[in-house]
Amino acid sequence: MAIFSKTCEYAIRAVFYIALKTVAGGRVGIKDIATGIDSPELYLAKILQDLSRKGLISSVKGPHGGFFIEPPSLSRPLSDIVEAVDGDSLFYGCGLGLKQCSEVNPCPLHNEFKDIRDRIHKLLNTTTIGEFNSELIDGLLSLKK
Amino acid sequence: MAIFSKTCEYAIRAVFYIALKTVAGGRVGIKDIATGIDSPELYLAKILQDLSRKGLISSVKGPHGGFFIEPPSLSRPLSDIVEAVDGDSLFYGCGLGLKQCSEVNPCPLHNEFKDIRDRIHKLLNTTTIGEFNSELIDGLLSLKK
DNA sequence: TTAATAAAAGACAAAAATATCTTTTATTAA
DNA sequence: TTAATAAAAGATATTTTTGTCTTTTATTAA
Ligand code: FES
Ligand code: FES
Repeated sequence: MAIFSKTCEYAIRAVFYIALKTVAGGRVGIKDIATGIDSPELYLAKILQDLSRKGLISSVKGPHGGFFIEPPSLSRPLSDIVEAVDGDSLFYGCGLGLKQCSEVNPCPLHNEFKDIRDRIHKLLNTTTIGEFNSELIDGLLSLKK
Repeated sequence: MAIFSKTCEYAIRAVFYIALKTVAGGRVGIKDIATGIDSPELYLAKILQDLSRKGLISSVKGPHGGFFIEPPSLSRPLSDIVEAVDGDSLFYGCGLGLKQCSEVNPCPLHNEFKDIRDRIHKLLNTTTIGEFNSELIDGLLSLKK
């Protein structure tokens, strides 16, 4: 098991890719994105439709259409994507699956797990969609399998 | 998405429960365990069969039979359970799902994620199956939903 | 206005995870 | 040795996740 669902992994990588192409000027088609992040095109299309409905990314149909990200969204945190796709159990849920994480009725891992969970939350809260654009352009970071 | 699969959550809670009952003296039946950790009995049976085959827990059939844990296994780390059930991608895999986590071709989250991942690994490596027995007996910790 | 383009939407399919049911095997106690 | 007990094993079912295919809608350029 990975930390994120496959859907969420695709979503994050795709949003990074769209951000990159947006600042490089212009819109980017689903085929281009799917190739750029090594994901199944039609599945990714569904994911992006969802993110689009939720306002995280934007799109226009027709010739020269495609996906892009509004400038303000470039500074939204990754946690917005994760929450939209995987929900918030990673941020607030009990590591051992108890109905709810609680200080008064904690599971054995509660104290240690809480710290780790908060750390994950903090990482995703303080990392923005647009912040890796230059490293991605320079090829210092990868979005491909 | 939670950190562990449901199967793994059940597995960990069940192993804690069996450890508890083992030190309290004796074997514990699947019905008792399922009730004790709030899990579907027959599904849990499958999980425990697997853990038993892998040597993490033991069992005997027949009257007064049930599950128990060999004393040496009480000091095995939780990571053994997690690895047996969910594999090791949580410990070594790329957070964004790249084929493999790499220093030379890292994903955008690599540096931060690596630390978190190592922290999870360390927690599970240094936490043993038997170490919560007294708190569980005292009711300070919970295994029930 | 028409043809081409590209995303949206809806239906469907395959695979994996989760859960249940039934039969078999091992063990114990009477 | 027999009957009762309890886990193991095997088969099946359900749900969720992941993935694909087809049709529709919006947009643009000619
Ligand atoms: S109760 Fe399990 S993490 Fe808080
Ligand atoms: S490359 Fe993604 S976590 Fe290391």
